[in-house]
Amino acid sequence: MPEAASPHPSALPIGELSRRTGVNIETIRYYERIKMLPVPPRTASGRRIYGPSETRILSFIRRSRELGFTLNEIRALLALSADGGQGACAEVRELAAGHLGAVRAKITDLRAMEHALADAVRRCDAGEMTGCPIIDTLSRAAS
Amino acid sequence: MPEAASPHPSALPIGELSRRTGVNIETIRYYERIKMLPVPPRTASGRRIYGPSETRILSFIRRSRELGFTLNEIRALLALSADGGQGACAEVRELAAGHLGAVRAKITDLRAMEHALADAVRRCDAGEMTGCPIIDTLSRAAS
DNA sequence: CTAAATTCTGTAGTTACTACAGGATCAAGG
DNA sequence: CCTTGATCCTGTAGTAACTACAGAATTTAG
Repeated sequence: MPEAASPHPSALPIGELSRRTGVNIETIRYYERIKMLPVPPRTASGRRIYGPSETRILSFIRRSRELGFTLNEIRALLALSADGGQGACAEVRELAAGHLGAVRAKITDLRAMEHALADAVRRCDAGEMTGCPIIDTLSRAAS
Repeated sequence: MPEAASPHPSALPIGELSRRTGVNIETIRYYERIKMLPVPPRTASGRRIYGPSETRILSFIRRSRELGFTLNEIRALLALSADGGQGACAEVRELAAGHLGAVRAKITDLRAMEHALADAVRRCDAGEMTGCPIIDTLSRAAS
């Protein structure tokens, strides 16, 4: 017998996990430090070994971050998904619905910004040369 | 003659400036530290005294922040508005137009988030009880 | 066997603030 | 004149969510 095959079929080093999930290596270690990820086993030399479960959790975190959840919200979502009980789904729904509201509010804000900016640029293009119209816009008191 | 009137008609202490501009006192001092605001004169006892010019600059900063400009972008805008030359307005226009593009991109992103979240919540309400549909959505790979 | 790639730990930087702690000073009332 | 409460001062440290090293060890490929 030459050497033992890898002890687990789908054991990944941190670089592979990073490639598969699209999460930066430093970020993975950071997530471990702040307990977003479980502490993984290590090789004899101290390197982290990940399995499919970590891949799933990390993908979940990434997707949730893309949808704008904070790490704390994701922590709550993870706890709920681990729980899996009857009430969990309803609670998850509440978190998601609340977040949806926040997203919609942000879109409204950004649209107001969009209009103010577009307006300023338009006035600039129209050649209103009493000073700079954009500077003037920005100098006015807030909404 | 009793006492001299205030040396300048519109000299404000930091608290007044904060009230008028809606910018938090600690933030004003922070802006001074990072050179977003000029170093103001002080009273004999060391308190900052502000005039109308600082009020204008600070309002400008606040409004610009509300429109989503970063402090570095605002620094550029301030330099341009101080310059005031012919080319300045065109440069300001470029900054604003670029920022407008970024805002529009962000709105597009958020709308995608909105749809994904609304969809997840809707599926949850529809009672698709193969696990939690929201958790499932979040577990899927990113767009 | 060597050189390149990967991983490790630990620390510090980023952005834009906010939150103290521990003093000093100011304005008003008694 | 003295006290009380409001305001102000400096300086440091914390927040969110990462990113970017430095310097060492280990693994893998040729």
